[in-house]
Amino acid sequence: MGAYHLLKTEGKARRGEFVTVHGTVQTPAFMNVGTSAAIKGGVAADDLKELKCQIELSNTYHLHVRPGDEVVRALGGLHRFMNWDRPILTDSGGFQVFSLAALNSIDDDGVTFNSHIDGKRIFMGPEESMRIQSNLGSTVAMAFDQCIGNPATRREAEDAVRRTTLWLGRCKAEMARLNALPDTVNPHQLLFGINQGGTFLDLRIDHMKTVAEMDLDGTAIGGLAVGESAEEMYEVIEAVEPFAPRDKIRYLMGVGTCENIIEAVWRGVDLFDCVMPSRNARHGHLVTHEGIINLNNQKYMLDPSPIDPACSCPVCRQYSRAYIRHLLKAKEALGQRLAVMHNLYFYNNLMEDIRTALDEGRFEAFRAENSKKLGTRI
RNA sequence: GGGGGAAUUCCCGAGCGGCCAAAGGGGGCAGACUGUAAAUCUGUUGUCACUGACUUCGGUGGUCCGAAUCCACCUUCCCCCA
Repeated sequence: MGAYHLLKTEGKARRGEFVTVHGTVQTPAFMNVGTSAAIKGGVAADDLKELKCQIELSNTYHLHVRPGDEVVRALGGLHRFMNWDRPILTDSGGFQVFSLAALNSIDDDGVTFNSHIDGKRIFMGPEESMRIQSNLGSTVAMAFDQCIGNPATRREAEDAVRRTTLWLGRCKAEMARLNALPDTVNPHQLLFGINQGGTFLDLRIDHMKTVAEMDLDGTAIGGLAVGESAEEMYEVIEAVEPFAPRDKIRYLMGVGTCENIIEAVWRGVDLFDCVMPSRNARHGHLVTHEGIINLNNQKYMLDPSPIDPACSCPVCRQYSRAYIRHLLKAKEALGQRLAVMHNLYFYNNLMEDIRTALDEGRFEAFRAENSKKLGTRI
C-alpha cells in the first residue's frame, strides 16, 4: 500500500496524491524535518497539525545512536513514540555518509562511523539501515545510499553510483524480508530508491534508469544542494526527470529554498524536505511573501507588525516582529519555537498554494510571480 | 584612627617601560546555513582624510628618547586591624 495517483499536470509539474497506511499526502508536499523524532526549536507533533504539516521526516542514524531503534520499537514504533499518526519518512543514514565524512570509513559492505555523540564505532550497511528503519516503523524507508559532495571527480561519482546501486538491491531484498516478519512494526513499510551521480548528467541518467527498473515505491534524487549552483541542480533534475517512473512519487532530497522548491515542482518533483526553514528560523531568518527577513536586524527592534502581514499562521496572528526578535536575542526557547512554527507553516502553506495553482491550471503564472520574490533577502 | 589593595576601550577582565588601539570572554552590529555533529559558525566592534594619522587605560603633574605600565599628589572603591 503506497500508491501515487497523478491527478493533473501542467507542463512537467504534477499534482497528485500519495496514499499510505498512515494517510494520504497531497502533493507536491514538503516534509517537516524532525531528525531525532522532534522538530528542533520545541515544536511538538500536535503543533505540526496546526502548521499544515502532512508528513514528517526523521533520521535513521540519529535515532539508532540515541535512543536506539530497539528502544523506539519497544515503545511501539516512531509514530506512537513521538505522537504523530500521519506519514513519516525516515532518511537512511546515507546523508551522514557525506555530512559525517570525517568520522567514517566506507567500503562495499557499508560505512563505519564514529558516533558524533560519544565516538563509539558504529557499522551501518544497507541491511543495518533497513533493520533500523523497520524497527522505527516509518511509513517510508529510504534506501541506504552513498551521497558525495561537490565538487567531486567523475571517478568518485561513478564509484558512489556503483555502490548505491549495489546497496539498493540489498535494501530491497532486506525490506521485503523484514516486512514479511510476523512481529514487524509496520508490515507495509515502503522503500524509495535514490538516484546519485553528482553533476555528471550521463551518470545521473544511467543511474536513474537503473533505479526505475528496481520498481520501488518512490524515486528520490539525492546528492544535490551540496555545493553546486542552483542552475546545475535544475539541469540534473531536467536530465533525470524523463526517466523517473511517471506513476511513482518523486522526491528531491534536502531541497530547499522556496525558490528551489517552486523551480523543482516546475521540473516534475513531488516531494521535498529541508532543514532550512527550521534551522534558519532558529537563526532568525524568516520567510515572508515579500522575501526573507533577518529578525536579528536592529531595524525590527520597534516593529510591531507580524513576521509576515500576509501570513495567517498562529504566530503571525498573535506576535510581533519586535517581540520575537527580543526572544531570539534573549535566547528564550519561545523565540525559536515561534520562529520555527512560522517558517514551517509558510513552507506547508506554500505547498498548498502550489497545489491550488496546479488544480486551477495557473502554476506557470504562480511560478513567475513568486519564485524569485520568495528567494530575495529584504 | 592604622595597614594593605584596586581603578583599562559598552561590560567583565589580561597587560605592568617600546612588538599596545591594548589578549580573552560577554554584549552589540552584520553575514552564513539546502536528505540537521548547527540554540552553530564567520566577520566586525575608539575616531578619521583608514598599508597612515589622531585621541584613549580614574584625575592632575612629573621621570624618560618613549608611559596603560615608573614617581608624587588628588578622587573613588574594596579588604584587614582597632
